[in-house]
Amino acid sequence: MDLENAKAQMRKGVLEMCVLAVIAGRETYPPEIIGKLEGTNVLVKEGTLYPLLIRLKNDGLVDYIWREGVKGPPRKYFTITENGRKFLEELTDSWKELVQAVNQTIEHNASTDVGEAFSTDPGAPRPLHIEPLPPDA
Amino acid sequence: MDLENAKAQMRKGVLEMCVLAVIAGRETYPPEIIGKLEGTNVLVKEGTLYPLLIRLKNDGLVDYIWREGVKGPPRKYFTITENGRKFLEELTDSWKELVQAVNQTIEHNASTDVGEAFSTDPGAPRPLHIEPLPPDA
DNA sequence: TTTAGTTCCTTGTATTGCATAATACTTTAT
DNA sequence: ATAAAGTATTATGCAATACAAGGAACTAAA
Repeated sequence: MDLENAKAQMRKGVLEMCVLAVIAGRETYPPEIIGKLEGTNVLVKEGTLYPLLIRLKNDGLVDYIWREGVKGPPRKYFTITENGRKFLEELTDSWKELVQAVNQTIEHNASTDVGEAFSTDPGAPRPLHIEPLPPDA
Repeated sequence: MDLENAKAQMRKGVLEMCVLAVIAGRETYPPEIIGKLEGTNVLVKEGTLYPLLIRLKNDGLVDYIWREGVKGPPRKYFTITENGRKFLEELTDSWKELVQAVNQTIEHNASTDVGEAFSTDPGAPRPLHIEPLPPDA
């Protein structure tokens, strides 16, 4: 079963927003971003994050400067831009709409109300003859 | 800017779950599925839905039978299987976890607390020298 | 019966974005 | 010098939907 795959697919669409949100919180650099997201159960790999950051940079949503740390090689510290903030707001709005829509779908259809399929719900399609055509066609 | 694109990307990961949820609600056929999802602001095209249904069928998560309607050509009515229900439960659990994680990320980083970047938060990385290396390197 | 129109289903190509994995570069420690 | 750790980069491949066009079954009207 590919539940893991499905979870990964769900993550995909929101990764950009999450990364942008983390950067919006305060200036930060890639390994720290990965750590923060891991903390909230959203896993990202380096090879996923760097290309994403480059895209955000090219779109003018984030910016970066090099800084030396107390240890190790210099780091690319990312900050969010004006446009980045605006875009993040739009993203989160869309996100909340989607969450609402999906929850509505899930909960509205959660029950096993099979009995109603052919009785109530006038607007529903009315299968007349009950049996199949050539099941192989 | 590609906000529409971003929204589409978000939809991608949850489409499978939504379609499964609709079918779980009661036996239904493709155009009706599209209508229901449109009703909750989740847009799907035929060319997207049919391949998805085939995949679900091949994975044993849904099944279908042909039925004649009062008008028009016969329809493929889809039902959810035992495995489909189990899988849907796992999907919704993952979905709820993801929503929680994302909301946490968004809200925790929502404020513009730039001032704290170099003062509080002891666990945070400490940029020591303030200025960049070769900004072009 | 032929034509047009609806409804439903199918298929192929393109695009997008992440996963995986390997690699290079910079500093620090031994 | 050499090894080790931390940081950044790149290449290849896969999964899933968007888009667009078309085909098949039925109905109704001329």
